[in-house]
Amino acid sequence: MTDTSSGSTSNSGTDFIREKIKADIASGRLGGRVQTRFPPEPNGYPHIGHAKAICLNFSIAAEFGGVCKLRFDDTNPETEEASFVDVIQEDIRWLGYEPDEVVFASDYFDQLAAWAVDLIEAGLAYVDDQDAEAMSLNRGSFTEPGTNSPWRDRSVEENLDLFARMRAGEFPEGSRTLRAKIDMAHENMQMRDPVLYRIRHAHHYRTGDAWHVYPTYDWAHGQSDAIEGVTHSLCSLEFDTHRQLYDWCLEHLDLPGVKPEQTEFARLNLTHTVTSKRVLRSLVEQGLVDGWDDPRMPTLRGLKRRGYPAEAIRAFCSYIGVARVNGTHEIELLESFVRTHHNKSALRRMAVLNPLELVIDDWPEGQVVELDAINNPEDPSAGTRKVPFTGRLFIERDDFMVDPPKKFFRLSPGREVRLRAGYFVTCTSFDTDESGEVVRVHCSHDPDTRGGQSPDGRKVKATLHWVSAAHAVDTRVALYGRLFTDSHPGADGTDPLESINPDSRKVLTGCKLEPILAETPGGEVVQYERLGYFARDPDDPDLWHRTVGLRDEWANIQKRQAKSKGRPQR
RNA sequence: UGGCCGGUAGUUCAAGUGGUUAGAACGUCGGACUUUGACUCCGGAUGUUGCAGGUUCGAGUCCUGCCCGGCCAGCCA
Repeated sequence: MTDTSSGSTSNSGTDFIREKIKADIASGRLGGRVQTRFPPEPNGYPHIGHAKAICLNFSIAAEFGGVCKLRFDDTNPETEEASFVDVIQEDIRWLGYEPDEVVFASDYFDQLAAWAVDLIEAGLAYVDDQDAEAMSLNRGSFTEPGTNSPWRDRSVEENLDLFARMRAGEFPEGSRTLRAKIDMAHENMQMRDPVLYRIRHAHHYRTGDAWHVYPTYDWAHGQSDAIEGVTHSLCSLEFDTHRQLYDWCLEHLDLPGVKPEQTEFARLNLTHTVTSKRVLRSLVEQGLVDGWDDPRMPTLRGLKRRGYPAEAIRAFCSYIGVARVNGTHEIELLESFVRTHHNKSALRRMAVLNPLELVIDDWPEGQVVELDAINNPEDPSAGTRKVPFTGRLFIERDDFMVDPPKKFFRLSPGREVRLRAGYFVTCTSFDTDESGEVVRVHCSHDPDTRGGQSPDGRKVKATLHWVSAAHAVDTRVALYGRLFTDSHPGADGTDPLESINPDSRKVLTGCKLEPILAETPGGEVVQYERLGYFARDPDDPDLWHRTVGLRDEWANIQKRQAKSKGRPQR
């Protein structure tokens, strides 16, 4: 089985990235050093996809005794905000990682500009007066070479002057750019004189109004890596074609130390989930969810509120490893990691979601018995608790059937079951309302089975959870289904929002909790026995979220029975 | 349309320099155990390794062609 107790295990033990690092160490290229970085743009909430990159970068640094910094890639003042900087840092720490240092690409703006001047002086960069449209037109296509800009051969002096005036804010936005002079006929489009600087008279959340030009990703990223001493710059597959430019920039600058190298890996996709900032934002803005931390959101904050442990997320990320192929993991796999984790640590409690009254007719009037119940069979040190038992209880509606089908072995007329940690009870009769719905079940009990034991060795086929009616605490419980009905939302080119599941959340009211559950702190996850893992909302003590259900064999049987019923025999 | 990267059970991943019956997990099915139809344990099933050729004693691995998918023509990252 998989080790979920640490974030550094993998199913394969190795992968192409770690292989490369080992080879680099062996060759001595790195001078014995390994350094990675997590470089988010502060323009949104981290989600499960980011978790993969975070885990990868931080765990690789840890495995190789290296360093991993958190670097905010804040080169676009139009979309970035300080608030996201805080959120991202908090979420990384929640996930379980501590950056060796928190740095900002904007800290390097001076150095980056100085290098741009070097490039100009070397005749490798020029100021282009073309607007975006003209530039696009002249870039050519996949099959046709581009056309040189009419401004491509300006003198070094003129370029220097123009760039200085761009920086000084003399020109309107979009009127000029600084471009690398590479090759407008290059087969790699990224190499057709890429833009290094664009004019933006925007307020930057950190540098304020000091700058009127901002570096592009391609100009900032590799050099930031180099400044920090990053050895392995891990990024997602779509930057593959940028690697050539990444290397070009570094090669043409006078850099100390080893040159960082970029390696690409597939980003994480999950079924029934979307990891696009754009789509996540519209979910929030259109009110389709309650916010970035809605328990249905794949954001780290959403998962946290839902009750996903950071440890399980780390184990999952480690397990899936890295690949060069874009794929989609089944969300069930993530859920299985969540179950595995909670199974070991979550306290067992009893809660009835859809209550049905059960009266024990031969129970002594008014008698209350305090029963001992095991807190966690997987962890004896978790001890026991007292649960009050009386003659009037609530059981789950699903646990009683008047006319049970085959393989249903819970309660039905004449049948005996165990009430967990309580007594064996036998159904003697039931009451219905005028519409025929069962409103109450009557039982007799066997006093010798106290604690759920069977002194005479007789067996029952089912053990039910229950809550004493007189002691029950009422609450609301939110049940969640998939946020998207499509396994691959938007994959066929449609708007992912078209496949949003209108029933992704069902809030049950009047749920009955055993009394001790009132003491569970907000944010904590317990197991409601036989039902699943549930997280108490950190802000609303009267709300519980179903993190994930238990594996449910009976549900599978029902599914199969329904299927075979709708199909001709044989 | 050109280039780059890929294509291995239902799914996601493994299979040193070509070397026995291509493995694992999740899912699924069956059984054991059980004071959770959970957990745990045991077992079964599912593959023309995208297709077609070629090299070789031997190809998932190397070569060629084709097919399919992803990415690239932002002054986003």
